[in-house]
Amino acid sequence: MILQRNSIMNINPSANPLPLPHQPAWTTPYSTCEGFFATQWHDVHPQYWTKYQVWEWLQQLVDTNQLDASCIAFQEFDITGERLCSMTLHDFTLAAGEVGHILYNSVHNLKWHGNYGSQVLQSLNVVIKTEQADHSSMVPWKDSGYLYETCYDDVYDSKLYCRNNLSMTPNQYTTDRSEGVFRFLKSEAVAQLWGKKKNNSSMTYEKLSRAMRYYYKREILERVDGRRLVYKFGKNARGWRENDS
DNA sequence: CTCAGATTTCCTGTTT
DNA sequence: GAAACAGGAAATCTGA
Repeated sequence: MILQRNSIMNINPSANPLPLPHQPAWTTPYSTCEGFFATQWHDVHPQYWTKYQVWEWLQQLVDTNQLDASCIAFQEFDITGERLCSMTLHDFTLAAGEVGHILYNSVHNLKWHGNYGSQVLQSLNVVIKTEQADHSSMVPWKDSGYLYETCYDDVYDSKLYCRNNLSMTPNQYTTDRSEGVFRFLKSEAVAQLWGKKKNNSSMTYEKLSRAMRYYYKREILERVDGRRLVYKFGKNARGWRENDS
């Protein structure tokens, strides 16, 4: 298993394939002009969120509330904030099952009671804990990550494969992500994607994780102790940084 | 074909 | 108890 790029995976069967090979390594599917680097979702009224900011919001909501990601149809949230704000409780329930009301309430609170930039956790319906109230003590993997449903294409870039099926850390984008920390949200789904790439339908997360553990010795990955499904690229990993060519 | 390295498979035991 | 983690051992794959 070598983490490298050369091909592409379409993360959403209903969407256009991601625009590689013109896209630089590990870039967001949404350009900076859409606000990815300029502003974070909690600084903007949800009506004006980009698709990426919708994802950021969803990721953090899942993490902070420890929602069951497996019941959320993430492709249903490949939408802008305008569309998100127009969704009814019924829409959310269809898209996210029993956690739909949590998503709905979050959007509702942000729409009507949002105090962008300061009251984020309250608007997320978070049960406030010391760790969450104190951003300075937030551990990197805790915040959020990219959340996608499993979907396939014939070929895919393993860098994008990782990016789109692992969790990176948008809220601390410039620190943790730049350090190569990532987390699996759906371990078995990632394993199935890996098996798909290797034409091995019997791949499991147990096997995938064994291969990944061999990477520790080669320093392609570094251990991240005490954090389940969290990995970090090591000094011998190539091609995962934004500015890698 | 051979070989070495990478990956997969299976396993036991431990940790969360 | 389930899921994840750790790592040994052997089998299998792959490319030079």
